[in-house]
Amino acid sequence: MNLDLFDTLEPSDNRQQQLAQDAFVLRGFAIPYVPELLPALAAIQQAAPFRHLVTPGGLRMSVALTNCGRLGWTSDRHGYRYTATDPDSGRPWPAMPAVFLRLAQAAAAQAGFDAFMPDACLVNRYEPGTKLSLHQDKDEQDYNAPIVSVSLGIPALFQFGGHARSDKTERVPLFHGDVVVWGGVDRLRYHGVLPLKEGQHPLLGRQRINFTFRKAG
DNA sequence: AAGTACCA
DNA sequence: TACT
Repeated sequence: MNLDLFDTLEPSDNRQQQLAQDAFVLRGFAIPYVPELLPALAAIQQAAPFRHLVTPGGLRMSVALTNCGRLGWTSDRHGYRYTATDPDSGRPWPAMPAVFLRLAQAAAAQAGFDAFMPDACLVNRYEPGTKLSLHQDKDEQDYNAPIVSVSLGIPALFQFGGHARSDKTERVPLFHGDVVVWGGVDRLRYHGVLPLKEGQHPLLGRQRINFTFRKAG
């Protein structure tokens, strides 16, 4: 018997879970959108393929990413920033599909953030073994808008920490269709994703796809 | 430093 | 904690 946290957890019937004052997990919230999300994702990655970026420290990120929307998050040796064009192609990032915007706005409203107007959607692709170290989202122009994070595919353990990197983190399992929304007093909390466990998802195979919606500009 | 190595 |  070798039961870890995942083995003991199922996609929850609790539709909404409060993580902190202004942070919520909306269980299965994205499920009704999935039939439209996946074809839209296929078009995005055709126009702007997933790629591995390098951090300002010069190290390769294990997670592969692309973007849609007016602005896209990128990183290189010189730092993190949002750009209007894909550095790999020189073309604008693919437009944000209407279904992406609808989902992001509905999730934000459900968590109490009205009139969310994201102009950036970072698309992260996790394969088993990949991770995203604890970090803050602080490359955006204003911190009033929340962050909306959509999970698809195989499950992950999300870490939600405090305002200092060394603060204790809460581990939250995220399953296909779950949406996490944080803003307000929790907007700058550290967060990350632990190394992905092996898995297979009926629609997405051996990967987890995450959409992170932000107001960057 | 959105990353890793190393230590206690 | 240190650090390219």
